[in-house]
Amino acid sequence: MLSKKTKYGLKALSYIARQEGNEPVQIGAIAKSENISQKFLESIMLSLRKAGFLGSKKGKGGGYYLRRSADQIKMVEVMRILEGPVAMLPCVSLNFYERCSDCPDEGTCSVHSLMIQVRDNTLKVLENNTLADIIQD
Amino acid sequence: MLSKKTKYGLKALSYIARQEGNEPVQIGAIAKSENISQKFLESIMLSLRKAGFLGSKKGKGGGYYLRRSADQIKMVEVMRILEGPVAMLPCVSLNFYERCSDCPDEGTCSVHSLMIQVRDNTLKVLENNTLADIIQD
DNA sequence: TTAAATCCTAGTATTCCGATAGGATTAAAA
DNA sequence: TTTTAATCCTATCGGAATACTAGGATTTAA
Repeated sequence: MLSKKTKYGLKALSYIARQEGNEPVQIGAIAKSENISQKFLESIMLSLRKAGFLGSKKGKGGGYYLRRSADQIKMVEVMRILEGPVAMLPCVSLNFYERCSDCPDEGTCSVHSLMIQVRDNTLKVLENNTLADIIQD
Repeated sequence: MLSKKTKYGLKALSYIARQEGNEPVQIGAIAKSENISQKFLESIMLSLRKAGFLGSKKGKGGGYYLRRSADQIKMVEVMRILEGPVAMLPCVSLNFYERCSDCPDEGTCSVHSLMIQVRDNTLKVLENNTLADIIQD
C-alpha cells in the first residue's frame, strides 16, 4: 500500500509542476488545493527539498519550486525517497538490500524469484514515467 | 512491503507442492523447515484452507494437502487472500475498490494513472505465475 | 485410552503511520 | 524598524496494523 506521505508528495510535486513560470509555491496553497494537512505536508516538502527535487525560498513570498524540469524527475526516484524500496521484499531490493533472516538460501526460495519479477515490472513503469508524464490527464 | 503472513503462506504452499504424492503435511514440519513460528503458521494455514487452496485432515497423521494441482493455483489469488489488494491505492483496486476521500476527481489525479500502470504490470506477473511455476528453481 | 494433529478465539507486544505542537529562523513589505 | 508571512526543525503522540502468543476444544489413528 502506498503511504499517504508518498501520495501527498506526488500530488504536491504535480501541483508545483503545473504552475506557470517558476515562482515559488506556498505549502498552504498546495495543502488547501489538495486537501492535505498543512503540517504533515511541511515535513514531506522538507524531504523533497533535501533530496534535491525542490528548492525553497524562505520568508514572505517564499515557497517551493522545482530544481529540475519535470521531465527530469523520474517517479522511481521520488518513490525511493518517500516510500523507500520499490521491491516488496528487502532481499530483492536493489537499493535497500537486506538478507532475510529466515531464508537459508535465496537461490532456492520460491518467493524470491516471484518478487524479482514483480519488482522488475514495477521498476519499468516507475523508470519510464516522469513528473511531466503524470501531470497530463 | 509484503507481509510475513503472505511470505510464510507462499512458502508453506510451496513446501506442500514440492512433496511427493498427496499425503497430508503437518504444520510442524513446514514451520521447522521454513523457520516459521508454528502458531503463527497455524492461522495462515487456516486462511488458506478456508479460501479453498488447501484441504485438511484432523487428528493423528493429519495435516494439509493441496485441493487443486499446483498449476491451477495462481499467485494473484493467494495474494488477494493473504495480502489483500494488489493495487497500491484503494482507488485503483479491481477487487477492493474504495474512493479516496481527498480526491475530488480520479480522472484528473496524477497519482491515479501512475498507480494503474503499476497495478497492471504487477497483475500481469501474478496472473501468469502459478504455484507450479515458483517451485522450480 | 492416549497421542498427535487441526481448529478456534482471544489477547498482546511492538512497530509504523499520519498527524500535531511549538517554536526558531528568514526575508519582504509596511 | 516592526510586522507579517513564509520555511525550518525537532519532538511527540494516538491509533491502527502487524506479528505473534496462549490456551484450550475437537478430531482421529493407533
